Amino acid sequence: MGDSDSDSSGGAGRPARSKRADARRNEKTLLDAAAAVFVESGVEAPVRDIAARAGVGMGTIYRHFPTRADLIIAVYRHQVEACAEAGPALLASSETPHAALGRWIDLFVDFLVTKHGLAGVLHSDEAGFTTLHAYFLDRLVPVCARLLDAAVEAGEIRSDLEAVELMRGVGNLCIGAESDPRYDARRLVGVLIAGLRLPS
Amino acid sequence: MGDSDSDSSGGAGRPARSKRADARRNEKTLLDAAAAVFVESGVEAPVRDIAARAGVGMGTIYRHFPTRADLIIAVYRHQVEACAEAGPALLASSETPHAALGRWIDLFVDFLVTKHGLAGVLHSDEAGFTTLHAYFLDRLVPVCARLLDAAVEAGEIRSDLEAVELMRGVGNLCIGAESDPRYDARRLVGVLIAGLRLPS
DNA sequence: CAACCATACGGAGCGGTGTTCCGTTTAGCA
DNA sequence: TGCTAAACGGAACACCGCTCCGTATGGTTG
Repeated sequence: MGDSDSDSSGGAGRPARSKRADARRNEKTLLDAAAAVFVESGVEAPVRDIAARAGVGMGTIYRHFPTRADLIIAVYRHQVEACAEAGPALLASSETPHAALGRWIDLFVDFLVTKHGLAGVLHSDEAGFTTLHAYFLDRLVPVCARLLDAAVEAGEIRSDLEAVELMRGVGNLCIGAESDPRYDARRLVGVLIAGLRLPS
Repeated sequence: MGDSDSDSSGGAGRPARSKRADARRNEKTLLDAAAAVFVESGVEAPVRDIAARAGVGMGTIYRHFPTRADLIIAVYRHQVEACAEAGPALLASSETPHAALGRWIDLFVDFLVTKHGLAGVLHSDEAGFTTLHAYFLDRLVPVCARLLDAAVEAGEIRSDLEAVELMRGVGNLCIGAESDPRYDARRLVGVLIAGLRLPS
């Protein structure tokens, strides 16, 4: 399932060269084109547009990325990874676990709301997007869970909420945030996180 | 714009009979068929399915309900109306405004999560759904605003959140709730409402 | 009762999108 | 240089929303 890492190692020998040179070039081209189109027209842009932008045919795009989810994952993998890695760091550097949780969620929200339509597509259970959903969950839920646990142990927040549920809720709150200036997802997420606090 | 009330008056003379008998029959048939299909396949079911279920052609359905939004509104109008009317009643009968707000939101959430995909379509800015969005907002936001104001005046909650924003957030939290048993929208909405409270 | 026509109906057809399939091209190797 | 597996391109198919227009019919009028 999608190991489209660009393997841009400067290191020693190439282990098991599998792809042809033009294929790799096209993959890179497609990634760039997709990123550009996603910014311009959102992640739901027609596949044809991306293919056209990259100057390749339909077949090529589908061979490299069988589903749109694979393409989206490949484009944003770095940022998701960065977000995941920021979790432990925040936990270590913040005053309280709840503060760390808040900051980490802010990071996640910032990522989501700046990707046109990504939040909206995240939950969509259309065939293929399950992969996307699963990737985000696999990568980020454990991080969230650690922050959550820490806050629970510190007695700061209620303990009856799973990380999956929280992540899902935050993701949902971000839907449509970029297309409506009257809706401030960040603030609402803030309210949600505040709602986790135990009455002291 | 869509006065599809069934005018089922038992009263005196018929004021300006406008539609042909078969047209009215079809409208009723379509409403029933749509309701049934919505339950079975969600509100995003293909228009053709609804037409087929009702035993009419595509033209007929589009003449009666120019956009899918009109159809959805017509099907759920009664329930939305009931929800809207429950607002003031709850405010009068509950101990505190915040409690009333919570209960009213619960009503709204119950309505949303039992309609397959309705929440998801509510925010969709595809052409036509603006009407749906507008209807829900027009009808429910004022009710929410009154509850919110009352709670603010009572000093129970923060005052920097608009009713539109809250409604939108709650609606978003309900997206996909019906298709995933691991996600309890009601609980998350509860957390959100709890987050409104001022630290006391 | 018959003729008429505005109203309503039905569904073929158009435009757009996702996805597949296969004939053609080409990179990489001997 | 010649060969073959890998990769490419885009035509073609399936599905969906929506429109348009020829046909059928309810209701009214003479």
